[in-house]
Amino acid sequence: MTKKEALLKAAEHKVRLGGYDNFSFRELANEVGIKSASVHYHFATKADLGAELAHQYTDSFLAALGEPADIQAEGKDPIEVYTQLFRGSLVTDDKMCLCGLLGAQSESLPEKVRIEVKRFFNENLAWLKAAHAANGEKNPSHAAIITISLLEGAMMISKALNDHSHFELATQ
Amino acid sequence: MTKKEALLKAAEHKVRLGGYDNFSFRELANEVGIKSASVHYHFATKADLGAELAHQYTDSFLAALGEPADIQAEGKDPIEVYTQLFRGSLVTDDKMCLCGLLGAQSESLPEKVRIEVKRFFNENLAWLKAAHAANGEKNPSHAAIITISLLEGAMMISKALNDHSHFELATQ
DNA sequence: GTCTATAATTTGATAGAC
DNA sequence: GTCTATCAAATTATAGAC
Repeated sequence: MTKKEALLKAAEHKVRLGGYDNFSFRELANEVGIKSASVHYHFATKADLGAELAHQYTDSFLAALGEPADIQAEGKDPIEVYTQLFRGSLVTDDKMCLCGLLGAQSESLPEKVRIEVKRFFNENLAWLKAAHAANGEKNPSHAAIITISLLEGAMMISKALNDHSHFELATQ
Repeated sequence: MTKKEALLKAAEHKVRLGGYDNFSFRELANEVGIKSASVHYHFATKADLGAELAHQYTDSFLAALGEPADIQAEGKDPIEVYTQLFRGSLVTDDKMCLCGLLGAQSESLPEKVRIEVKRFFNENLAWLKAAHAANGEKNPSHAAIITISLLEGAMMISKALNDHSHFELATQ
């Protein structure tokens, strides 16, 4: 893992616990074993780091999903696969969705970060729309917004109450 | 409005836009017309201010709701009333739910703030459970977590995408 | 209740050496 | 790529006068 990758990983950890203000260049540098000033070699500003973090998070998330059509071809329900990816995020990492947290504080973010958060949700809504359409839903757009709202909301409440059973109940 | 009330109002505004780290004693003081040091007369620490803010927010929210039984006695659906209260929060104020934002960053909050955020969701789940039970739902606990997850999630995504129509679609 | 003054710390960022 | 050194600004908080 390169230093840059390690910095992004450390930042993701912190942001998913407490949001954009929950990391500093000094903290990331300490965890990676360099000095705060050296972080600026990899990312000119904090906003640049935040934007790249959200961008890569979105790409990784979409890559882990795969294509709805391919999932269906394997005889699985794409919506079930999508739900399981969220569940893994909450259960394995015990952390919020990065963009769920950043989306909530969207108005206070630097614009380039906000743009990447928007991209996450637009891409996810498009994926879910295609998945619900493939499932034969009459109104796939409607089903898509309900699916992602329910998952993000249940995740947030599970973190707030420190009890994952709320996520399980909401998605059962 | 007392100075203390004005400070809480200013803090609520800022927290609902960007979370717990999105206000400082200096900013609040400026908006209210006093000095930063004077804020400490009203609130010993920032955590005390945050906890009192979340506590009063919860009380106001529950007071605005009323009792499910009373709402039903007026011939209205309590879940519809609950949804409208959320909608007003998003449309009138154009802001996230205070505890939705704080809940997402729960892990990084001072404990006394986290406790108040937990109280918000426990009280809301209890209210929704009673409301769904009054509506004759077979599984009111299940319906309660789904209702609040959907509303908080749809609110977050509407803010992230800066488009309230997502909330409308999710709640229609 | 509010003020001035100030302490102690953290923050994002830059300049320039190696 | 990473370092030292440094900066300007912001932050929470306290002491003590009025």
